[in-house]
This record gives sequence, structure tokens and C-alpha cells, in this order.
Amino acid sequence: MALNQAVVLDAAIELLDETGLDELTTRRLAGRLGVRVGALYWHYANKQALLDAIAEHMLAVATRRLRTSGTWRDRVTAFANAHRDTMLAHPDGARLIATMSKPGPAATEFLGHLLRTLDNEGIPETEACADVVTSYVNGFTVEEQARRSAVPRAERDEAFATGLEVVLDGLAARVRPAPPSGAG
Amino acid sequence: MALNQAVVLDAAIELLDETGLDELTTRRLAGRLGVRVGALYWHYANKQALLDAIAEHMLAVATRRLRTSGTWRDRVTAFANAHRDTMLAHPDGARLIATMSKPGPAATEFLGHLLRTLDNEGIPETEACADVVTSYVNGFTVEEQARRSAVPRAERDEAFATGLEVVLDGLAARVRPAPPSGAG
DNA sequence: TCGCGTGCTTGAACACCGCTCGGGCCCGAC
DNA sequence: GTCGGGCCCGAGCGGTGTTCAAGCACGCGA
Repeated sequence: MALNQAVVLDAAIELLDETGLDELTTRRLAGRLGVRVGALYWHYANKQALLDAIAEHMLAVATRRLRTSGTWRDRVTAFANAHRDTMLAHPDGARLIATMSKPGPAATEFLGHLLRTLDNEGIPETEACADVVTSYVNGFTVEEQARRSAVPRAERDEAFATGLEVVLDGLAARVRPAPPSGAG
Repeated sequence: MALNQAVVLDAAIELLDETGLDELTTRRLAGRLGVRVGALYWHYANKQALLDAIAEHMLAVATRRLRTSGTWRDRVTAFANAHRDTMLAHPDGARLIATMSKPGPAATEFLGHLLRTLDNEGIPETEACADVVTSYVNGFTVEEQARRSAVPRAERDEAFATGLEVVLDGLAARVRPAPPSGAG
């Protein structure tokens, strides 16, 4: 089988799924591909570049699950769920995305979707507000995947949804000029 | 100098401050203590136990900065700032706390403060609401420390504060029965 | 004062890790 | 037919966390 970036990437994702991030080593990956470790470095400059490629791949998949219709709340909810589900789809996926060295095209497009959604509603400080959503999802999911695998998925889903409602309520206060909030 | 857990911990924190988490290796730590690497394992079962001890130490310090007076908003704000400042006080502090293997007494006490604050206000789903705060702070700070060291601190502070306001506004909607918010 | 036991450290490994690089193979172009 | 470049091998470098028999130092009981 001819080795190329896509083949290496696929094998790396398989290995990640089977063993987790800590066991995803260059030697094991090479072994799975029936190749010596040096060969990998012809296709990826270093291991981090390969991990970045996995993260980019995951975010590209996530982008396909976004919605462009419905209320802004629907769209932001879809964004947050796509983000979380994408990370949970692979072992240590959250850690993998959180430790991405720098956002590539897929990450930029994914995040751009959220920025556009919030911007269309005329929310001020769009970037900071988008950060709340992504920070919440990242923080929740990293913790969830690292330490809560014992808690049933349904409970985790509910906790996530509740937290997301809180964030959305906070954003809602900024969608339109705040009502005269009285003495405050 | 007699070696003991506290001495090793102090040296580890110094080394962390000077070189960052990736350069905090058992050999370098042993070298700084004028000792062979095996000696460390008498005082800490393994490296992760030492890292956990550092995280616990940081959270114990953070706990001392919490407030027990003022409105719930003041207290939650103080909590969030203490949490973030504590992580930012050491290189890779956010990563260190996020990858803690399991919460110890200091972490439990720290988090308990937030839970009590929210509970006193009669907020339903206290745990999920506390998670929003901690997830946001964790997510924001991990990202901040990993990828935004170029952005001036003042700007980051402002972005953090804005996001925190959003979260607090969302929580405020749950402190008392939501006011009749008119047509959707 | 001697001898012993315990607490702590050493020294030398083990089994890995990411990464490099000269050399050589194969295949297509000229 | 030979040349050249794309691709891979083999071996090795310098590092990592961790283990463990052996040895040291020191205090305590005899």
C-alpha cells in the first residue's frame, strides 16, 4: 500500500480510536502501517503536525453538521453540540483539539460560523461572546472526557445542555439593546 | 538539605516557573536538588503525583483569595478571577490543573465554595450551574495560556470579564423566577 | 561502645519516546 | 541505458519516566 498523508492520517485515527492518545506513538503507527518510523517523517514534518491534521479532520467533519437555518439560539446550540460530539467521537478528542498548535483552515471555518451567527444578531463584542461558547464547550468536554467517563452519557448530556442554556440566556441579554434595567 | 515532600514540591514549582511544564523532568528536578533521580520516588509515587501536589498547592492558595461577603455576583466573580489568576500565576498552570488526575482536598474545598454560593441563592441544578463557571474559566484560561501570550494582558482581562458577565447574566435568570420576559 | 535496623539515596539499568540521516531501492523521464 | 528524484530502511542519538538491589548514615537499644 502506497503511503501518503491520507493513509497515514487514517491509520493514526484508527490507532487513536483503539488505544487513546497516549498510546498513539510513531513506532506503533509505523508498525500498523508495516513501515519503519522514519517513513512517517516524509509525510508529516513531526508528530504534532500529524496530531494537528487529525484535529483539522475532526473539525471539518463537525462543520458539516452545522445549521444555517432557525433562530440564532438554534444555530448556536447546533454549534455547541457539534463541537462537543466531535470531541467525544474519539478518545482524548477534547485534549487533542485543545492542544492543537494553531488553528488551521477547518478550525477557522468552524469558528467563523459561530462568529457570523452572533454577528448577524448584532451582538456587541462578538469575539468575546463567541469565546464564551467555545470556552465553555472546551472546558466542559475536556473535563468530561478526562474524568467523567463513569457518569452515564445521558446525565452528562443533561448537564451540558443545562450549562449551555445558561450561556445562551446570558447571550440573549445582549441580542437586543438591554431593557432599561432600573437602578443598578 | 534533607529531602522531603515539601522540599521537592517547592523545587518543582521553582523549576516550573523557570522553564515551563515540558521542561519539568524528573532528572532536571533531581539535578536542582543535588540528588539522583531515584530519590524522588521515595517521596512521590510517580511524576503525576508530584504534578497533582503542585495543582493542589495552587488551589489551596486560590482558596485564600475567595470572598464570603458581597452579593452572589461579587462572590462568583471573585471565584472566577481567583481561579484564572491562580492558573496564570505559573507557566502552563492551566494545563496543569486541567490535567490533574483527580481532585484532592484543596480542589474540593475550592469548588465547594462556589457550590455553596450558588446554593445559597436557591439556584436550581446547582452543580450544572457551577460547572458552567468552572468550565468557562478552564476553557478560557487553557486557551489563553497556550495560544494568546502575544495578546496584551489588559485585552485578555477584558475579554475574560466580558465572557464572565455573559455567564453571570445567564445565572441571574435563575436566581429568582424569571421575570415575565414578554413575547419571546 | 558496639551492633543493628530503619530511612533514605545511589548507580545502573529497562523500556520506551520523538526525531535524524546516510544510504539504497524503485520507477519514470530522457 | 542511465540518470534523478521520491520514498523508505536501518541504525542510532539524546532524551523520558520508572525500578530495584545495594549501600550509606544515623539513632536507638543493649
